[in-house]
Amino acid sequence: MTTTDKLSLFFSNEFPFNKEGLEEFVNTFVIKSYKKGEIILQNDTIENELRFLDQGIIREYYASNEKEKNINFYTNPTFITDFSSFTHATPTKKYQECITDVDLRVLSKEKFLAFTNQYQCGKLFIETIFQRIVVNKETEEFNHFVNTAEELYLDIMKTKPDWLLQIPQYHIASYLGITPETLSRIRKKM
Amino acid sequence: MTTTDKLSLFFSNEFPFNKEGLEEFVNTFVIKSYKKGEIILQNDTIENELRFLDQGIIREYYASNEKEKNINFYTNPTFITDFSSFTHATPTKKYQECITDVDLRVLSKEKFLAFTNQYQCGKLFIETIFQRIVVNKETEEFNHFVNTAEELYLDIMKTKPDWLLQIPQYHIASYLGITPETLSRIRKKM
DNA sequence: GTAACTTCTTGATTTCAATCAATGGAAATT
DNA sequence: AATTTCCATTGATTGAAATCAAGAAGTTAC
Repeated sequence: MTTTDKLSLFFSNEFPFNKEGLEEFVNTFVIKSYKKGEIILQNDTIENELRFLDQGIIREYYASNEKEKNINFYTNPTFITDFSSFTHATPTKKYQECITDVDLRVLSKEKFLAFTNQYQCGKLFIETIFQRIVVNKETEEFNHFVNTAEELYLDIMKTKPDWLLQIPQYHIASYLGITPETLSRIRKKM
Repeated sequence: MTTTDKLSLFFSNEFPFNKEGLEEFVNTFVIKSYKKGEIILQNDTIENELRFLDQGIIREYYASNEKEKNINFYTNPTFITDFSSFTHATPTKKYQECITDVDLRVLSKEKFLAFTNQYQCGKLFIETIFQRIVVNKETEEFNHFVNTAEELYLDIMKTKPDWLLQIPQYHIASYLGITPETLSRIRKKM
């Protein structure tokens, strides 16, 4: 395993900390593989590991008595941890399901805490993550306010075309807050 | 000005840091007063002060071509700063308007940064704030998914009764994502 | 290669909230 | 006190999306 794998690349692109301890950190992650359809995060459980998406597609959703609502899709290498649950040890409200076969790279909370105790950049990572989550959430919230379902779909076509190639339309529809039928009709008149 | 004012109380209740530097910090805030109806935060501007609500009620909302959507109401002493805008110096997407006459206690970013340079708890404050925002946003998001407008209204009655005493119903309706007419009908059949 | 299942599309119908419109009452202004 | 403005309610109508239903096209499994 070299320092050019996706996890290292992610850090050098997204969190260009000084390298102190980083290689050791990255190499402590272990690989977990999942089959299409598997649930990898369950409502009401507590995140006890950092989880990094190495390969595959994941949908993140809320579910409550028969109903579901997709809130995000992960198609690229990134952390998919529920950081609220992870850092506060509170039960998550989300589910995550593999839309394709998936490889994760996983690090136990215990090992992560050992790392943060030793190296400053571990704490900095968590701080930065939370700030980014806030920015993303507010951007999403605002987008859903200004745009209609049709405009949101056009925006996905522009900014996240990979979603449309690999994710079933009924999942996109749920993400947009409409039924598959209305999404089909929106697409028809475009 | 004593250490028992609302801002000090807020910190001792919500952020019980060690007291080092805190009194000096709190006393650096200056009072700003606003009249009912005044806009105190404008879309596309950058937060350059910390703003603490001392007295009065504020509504926070998005606005875009004639349309508005309320996203929160502040009725109690708390920070009303857009912390994303404040810490990243990015333009805010929100508006804030005084629903009543309002007193704020305000600290310039410059002075706040001087404080954080000197005292550890300044940084800790910002970190904690961001984590709390994430928790709140996710809770809100989940609530809006599981509950109907009627259930959300019942929840407001239970958990935020002060809202219903002091905030016009059409503002509550906007917060719930419905029209004043449908809120009126919901209330009728309760 | 056929069967079974999944996903998307299309049409017909229903339903719930928005819109339009009017009224009454409360609050604010003079 | 009278006038005006604002706000909540109620009724009638409209409209957009959900639901219901069926079929086509594509995929997967045997």
